[in-house]
Amino acid sequence: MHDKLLQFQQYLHRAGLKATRQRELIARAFFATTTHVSAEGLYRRVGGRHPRIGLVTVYRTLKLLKDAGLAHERQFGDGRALFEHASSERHHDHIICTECGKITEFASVEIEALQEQVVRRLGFHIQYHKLELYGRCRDCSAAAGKGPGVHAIGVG
Amino acid sequence: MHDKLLQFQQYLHRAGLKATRQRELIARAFFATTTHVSAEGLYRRVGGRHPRIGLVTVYRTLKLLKDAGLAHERQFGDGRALFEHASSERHHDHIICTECGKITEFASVEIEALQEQVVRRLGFHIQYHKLELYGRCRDCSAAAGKGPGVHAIGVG
DNA sequence: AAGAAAGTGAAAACGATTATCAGTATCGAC
DNA sequence: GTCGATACTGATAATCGTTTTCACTTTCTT
Repeated sequence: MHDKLLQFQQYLHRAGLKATRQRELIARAFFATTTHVSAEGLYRRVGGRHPRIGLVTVYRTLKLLKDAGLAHERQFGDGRALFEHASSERHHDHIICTECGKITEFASVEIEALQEQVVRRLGFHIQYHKLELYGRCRDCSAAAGKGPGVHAIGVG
Repeated sequence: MHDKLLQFQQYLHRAGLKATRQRELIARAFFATTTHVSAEGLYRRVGGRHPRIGLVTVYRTLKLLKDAGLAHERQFGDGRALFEHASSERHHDHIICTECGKITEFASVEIEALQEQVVRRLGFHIQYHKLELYGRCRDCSAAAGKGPGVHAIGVG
């Protein structure tokens, strides 16, 4: 975790940017997260400890973290971006629970291989992809899945 | 195509809503599209013929078309929604060209089967999914793919 | 034809994100 | 350490796509 902070600071230095107190606090807060955070969410986390940091600075720092290769930005169709650590983990996709919103990561070599096939067949040269599965997680299935078929779940 | 218009009007009637001139024009324009349209795009198509229709009404009518089961709304991560016919076509996914923006549809039973497996393994009960592949289409590959490795393509 | 109820468009409101700008902090040079 | 160029900050305003509000108009049932 201090590794990453150091990497970030090295990146800033390399790019001729400054290592400010705000950036450090925001980066720390980001590296301390375990799941996906929105800018707003990170803002709240930081704000709790240090009320003087503005949401704008959080956005700017998240952009820097992306530039530094330490964060990935994800769009899950709900209109706001979520950020996750880029670090060591390799490519993965996501399963999102339509009830509790929990996001689970997974990777499947087979799926990716098939994608490659399909894409090649259509003459495309693939650059990246985005696979999102939506459904009820185990907990939510157990809690709500007893009654008669519930189809309208609220997430379009 | 008149089928669909009829279906839409029947839906409106069933729901106690009114079949207005604007709705008919917008629905016609929508059914006349062959690819994915944005609200703005549909607005422009309609506006060309009938300047009195507001963008707001287009949004409202698109929502009705969704409610009627005649349109699907898609989010491709660029911040705006694209709409496609829901009609006969069954489930499919999309390949988006990162250069020209062209959207190609495809379906793969194998990929979906694998998805099911993965999801089940993780205790999820799948409801729907979203798979988007991004890359250069044949035309754009041919046009631009000659030089040295180009990695920064502009679509984050 | 009449009226209740829904529909319309303009403009304002929205939520997430980005740009502007005046004041502030950082950091390399000395 | 101090100085100063330069980047950074935060408040506010602007943007963009979309939705709400509201006064007025249309539809549709009787």
